[in-house]
Amino acid sequence: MATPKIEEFTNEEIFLADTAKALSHPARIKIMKLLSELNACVCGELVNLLPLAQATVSQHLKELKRVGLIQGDIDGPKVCYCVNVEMLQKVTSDFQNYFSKLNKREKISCKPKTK
Amino acid sequence: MATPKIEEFTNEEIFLADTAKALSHPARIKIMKLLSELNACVCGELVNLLPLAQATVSQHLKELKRVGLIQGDIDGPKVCYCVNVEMLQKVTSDFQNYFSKLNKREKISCKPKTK
DNA sequence: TTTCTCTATCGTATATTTGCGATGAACGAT
DNA sequence: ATCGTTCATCGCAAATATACGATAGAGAAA
Repeated sequence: MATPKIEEFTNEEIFLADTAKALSHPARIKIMKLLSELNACVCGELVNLLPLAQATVSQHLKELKRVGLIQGDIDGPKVCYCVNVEMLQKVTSDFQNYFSKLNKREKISCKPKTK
Repeated sequence: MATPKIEEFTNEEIFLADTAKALSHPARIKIMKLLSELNACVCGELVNLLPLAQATVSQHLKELKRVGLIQGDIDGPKVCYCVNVEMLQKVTSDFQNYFSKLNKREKISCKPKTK
């Protein structure tokens, strides 16, 4: 089974994991960066800026759209993609919160013989 | 091919994507949280705290260890896991930096007819 | 209408991920 | 030396992810 038993995890855990999954490929990390720098970008332009075929880029865009990090707006025959500001802010603050909690406790470390 | 053409991406993009991949499962999100809260944790205890079999938990721990987010130290027959503070701090600041750059530009949004 | 461009989706191939039972290795205890 | 505990790894099955060529559909342009 590749299906995780998500029913045992909290919504927050699932949300963070799902968002991390959307960012778990260099192409998608780069797409977010490009869309931010260019403010918005037509799909075909992204294809030129990435070492991937058009069909593959389209799939990566779909994954980012799935979690709401970007949105695509039809502009004639083209599609103009841009960052979804609200979602990006939510993701930013949720991860900031997650990491800051993780960073709180660690003072004592394990014993030295690392496996 | 499931192999991304990573040779075309920067080391930073690959690092962020790889770290996100390590956090792209609710169990691993939760393991980080548990290790932080408990300061350290024997593997068997994590198995009790997660809805997964021992073999599966061990695999998730391996993935987190792969990217250096945790370390496991042998304690007799048991293994004590804990957060790798240095790596966690690096990851935290790298993601903070990434997100803050993404948040800079978005003022103008796309046209309204979302696809 | 016909043609061209642009992009999403389909179909396919391959690789990876997820999960778990079973096994083995390491260690402490008896 | 033997047994029990703990955990990593193996082996397998099923689901996902990645990549791309081919195709379809929507619109612009002729």
